[in-house]
Amino acid sequence: MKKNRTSIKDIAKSLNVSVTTVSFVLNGKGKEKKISDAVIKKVIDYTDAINYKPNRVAQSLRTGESRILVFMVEDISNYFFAKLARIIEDIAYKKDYKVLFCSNENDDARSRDLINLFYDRRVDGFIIIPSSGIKNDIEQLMKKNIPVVLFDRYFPDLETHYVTIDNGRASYNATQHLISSGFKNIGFITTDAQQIQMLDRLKGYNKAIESNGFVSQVLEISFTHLKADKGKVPMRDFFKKHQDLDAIFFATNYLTQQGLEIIKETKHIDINEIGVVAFDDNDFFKIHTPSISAIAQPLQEIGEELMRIMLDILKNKKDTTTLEQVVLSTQFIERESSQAKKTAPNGDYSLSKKS
Amino acid sequence: MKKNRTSIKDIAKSLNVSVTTVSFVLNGKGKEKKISDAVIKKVIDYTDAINYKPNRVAQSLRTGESRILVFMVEDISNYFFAKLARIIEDIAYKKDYKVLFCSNENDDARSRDLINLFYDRRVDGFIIIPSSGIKNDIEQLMKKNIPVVLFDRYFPDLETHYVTIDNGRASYNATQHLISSGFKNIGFITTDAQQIQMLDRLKGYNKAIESNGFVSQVLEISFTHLKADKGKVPMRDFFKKHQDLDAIFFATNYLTQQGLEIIKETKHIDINEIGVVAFDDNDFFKIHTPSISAIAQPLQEIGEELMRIMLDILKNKKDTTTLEQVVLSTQFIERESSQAKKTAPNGDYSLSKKS
DNA sequence: GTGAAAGCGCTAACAG
DNA sequence: CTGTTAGCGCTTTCAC
Repeated sequence: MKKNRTSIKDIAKSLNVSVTTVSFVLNGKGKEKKISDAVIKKVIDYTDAINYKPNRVAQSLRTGESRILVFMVEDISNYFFAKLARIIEDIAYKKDYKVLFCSNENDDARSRDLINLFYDRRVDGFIIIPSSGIKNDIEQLMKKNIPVVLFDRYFPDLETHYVTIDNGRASYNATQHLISSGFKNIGFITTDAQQIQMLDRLKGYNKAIESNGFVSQVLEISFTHLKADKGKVPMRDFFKKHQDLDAIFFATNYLTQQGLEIIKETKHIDINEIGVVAFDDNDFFKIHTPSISAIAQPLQEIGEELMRIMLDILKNKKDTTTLEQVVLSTQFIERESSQAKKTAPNGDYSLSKKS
Repeated sequence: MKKNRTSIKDIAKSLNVSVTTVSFVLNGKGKEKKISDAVIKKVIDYTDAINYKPNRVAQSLRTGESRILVFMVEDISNYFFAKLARIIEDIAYKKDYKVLFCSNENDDARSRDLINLFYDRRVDGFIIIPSSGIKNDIEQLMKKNIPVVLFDRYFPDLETHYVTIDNGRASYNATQHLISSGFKNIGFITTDAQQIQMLDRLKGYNKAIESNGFVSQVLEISFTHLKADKGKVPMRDFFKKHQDLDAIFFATNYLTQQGLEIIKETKHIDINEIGVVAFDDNDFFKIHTPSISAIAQPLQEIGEELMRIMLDILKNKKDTTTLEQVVLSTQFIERESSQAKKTAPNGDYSLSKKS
């Protein structure tokens, strides 16, 4: 970029002091270094006047700090991640950190590339939603003493800082809620990703189903399908095969969206008759007809916790900070889609009339 | 960060060559500088073996290039911007550029802060959706010879590169479409922002309304309201005051969302009877009941054009590149909400029965 | 109280 | 063909 921006040397020259003096003053170490008030004032006034800004790149090179954090998610255009990105961005900027967002598409190779790339840039820390195969890379980062906080999921056998939610309980409660609304044949639609958060959600569902003596009906859509935007194919088959389903639980947000699209275009399913619950809330769920019940993650809180932990590690980098593993509670937002329906889907049991 | 990463000097020492040689080879200038194949191979093999990665910060300091671009939008958690961010990210990474995303909240002070901040970091270029009062700052950047491409809106009296869409025509066509579906009392809901894209949309609407001899019914919601999340108040009032409206045209995405929420909760409005058209598409519009007709911006194309122009400027930085001002076409996606309704809202005219 | 100078890791002009 | 060296702009130790 332009060479002609004024440097600390120019300032020193103009002011007839040394660069050291200027540097000390600029870094607020004037008093500490016993620089005279007069000189301090002179420097401050001058730099203010010419609106001098130190070259951050040079600072980074010298100090080894970039004040840049990386926030790596599956897909930044996903509602949930975008909202969270915004929250993290706001907190970071207040603390004079910049945030680089990137999408790993839940792909190991891409995740690895991105991590290396940013490592080369000497970013100060990583907030990562890890794809399943990068445990090793995360471990490497930590060994190199680079702050890492995981989110949404974690590796049970790796000692990392993380923030997550009570997936199992949330899932159990939502299923239980469907059951108490009178639904008996509840399908669970999830992905085949063997990641802790999805497994926990499945467990929660199964627990509720089993403890009520019902039959578990699970569809695991492969990630390969999902990525090729073919997630709808297996879902359509599933709905066709299991016409006796009276409710559906979508395990994550993009599944809900695709599922709702399919339901809308499928003749034998009436969205007003079938029970629906979604993991992850969305602004559009309350506008949907019927409005969609959802498990809402505490976005603000998640963002705050992630940044709190990150800033903490950054501050105490010398000491081994105690491991922070935070599990936050979700909130079930009951809307129309999960309430008891007026007509019994199968006609073979009675329903409490709520809706 | 860690000091113990191997540097180019270490490599030179280990290999008994000079740093220059290593640097040339690493930068692919081996052939050009006539370094022997044997040495080239030796260097490449060694650096591969130890997985050496140059320190990008030092590179930046030296070359004055950061290979970082900034993409500044109103709000990164907004569906439209998030989608676009994703597309730009993908293109940039392929060209070995990183992208910093940030939200300016359509606020001048914040925009200014962000621009300065990134300017200090020597980012290589800016893609900006400008808030209305930062014309000056954009001008400053350009004077400093920093690549800037504007998007979504621009300053008519400032010679900048930009990518935008045919707001006026899109708006005219959508209004015309409502009219040919039999709607006669079409409200237009927009913001009070005096930005070219919003003004053009308003103009398009007015032109269609007037040329059909109808009455223009416009609600301009102040940005102050919108920011305080109070946008719904004036909208509710508007709907109450204008109960004769038979259709509504929302001028931008968050207005649509808020509007749909209000319609859903307002007794005297039946979403199945009123005509609705939205500027900006959303995945949820096709799931909505009724599905919502929308003007879709060509996201992929916009992202590609923005990056094409940016990379172009970056390449030809010495020469004054010719001004690139691209206007892309939108696509009107006709869904249920804008089709003629079975029952005439006012009962005083007949409708063609389409739906 | 202040200044000189080393050096972070890299690039590239210049010298041989 | 390869090596020496001068910076890029900043921080910080050490000396005066």
